[in-house]
Amino acid sequence: MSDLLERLRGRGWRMTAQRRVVAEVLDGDHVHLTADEVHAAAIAKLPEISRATVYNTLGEMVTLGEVIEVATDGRAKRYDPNAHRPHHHLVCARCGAIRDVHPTGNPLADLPAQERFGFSVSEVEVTYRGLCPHCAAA
Amino acid sequence: MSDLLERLRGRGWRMTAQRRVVAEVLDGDHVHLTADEVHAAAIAKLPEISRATVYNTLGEMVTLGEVIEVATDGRAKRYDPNAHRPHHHLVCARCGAIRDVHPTGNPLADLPAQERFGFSVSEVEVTYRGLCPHCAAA
DNA sequence: TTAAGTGCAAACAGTTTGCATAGAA
DNA sequence: TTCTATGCAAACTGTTTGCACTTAA
Repeated sequence: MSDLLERLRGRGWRMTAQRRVVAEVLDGDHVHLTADEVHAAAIAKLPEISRATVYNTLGEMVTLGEVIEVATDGRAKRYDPNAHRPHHHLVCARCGAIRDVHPTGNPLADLPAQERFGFSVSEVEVTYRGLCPHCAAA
Repeated sequence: MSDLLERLRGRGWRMTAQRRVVAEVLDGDHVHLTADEVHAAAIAKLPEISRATVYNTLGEMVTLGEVIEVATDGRAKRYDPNAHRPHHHLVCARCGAIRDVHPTGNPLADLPAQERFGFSVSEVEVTYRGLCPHCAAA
């Protein structure tokens, strides 16, 4: 637990009440909050934290490579603290729920050389779309 | 050529000068323009076309399923007219160039049942990231 | 002590919407 | 003729930035 916070500390990142709260809010598995949701949750622990600080802090965590930005097509970006275990996303087309899933093979292998258009490919991002059990039942 | 326009006509879509121009601008392979780029190109052919109309028209094409919205993490959404041949995207991490690539197997098969969290998965979206030949050389 | 982080508010980009007018069918 | 699409401008959402103040190290 609070793995994200540990990682940030370990990198000698200057720690403040605001940064600690953002890291705590964002930590965990299957966490994919928007900046605004992070802000709302952070306010519960530290009422005077500002939106700008939340945005700045999230941006820095992304730059540090400790948090991943997930563009889910919806309006706002989501932030995923699970940056060190490679994984893909399973998204509910109706309610937007997201779960982390782990690749079985090496998806890079699925792109044959003649399909690479001369690119040097280093990363693959996979999003599975469907209905979550709850929405499928409704 | 002008395949998109044909498809839209074939669906009995009410045709106007503006809609035709948007369809013409967006048509082709490896086309992934932002709404603003579509607007700029449309203005060259029809100076009085408004931004709102371009946004509305693109939105309708997406609803009709004739155009795909691509969220490339950058700021603005991109629009892809190649809606009927399933394909994935190869994105240059530096300049944002996008190419269409075609899947080799059935990527849905890569997600074992125990990883589905009860979702009924119907679609997969794959984005390969790397450097295009031009950026790799620079 | 001092460089770095914070809050505020204002600026910004991308997108959507309300309403009167124009135009396709 | 009639119903839908258009243009304009204003509203909106998500995000970034400039600047004076505060604070961790």
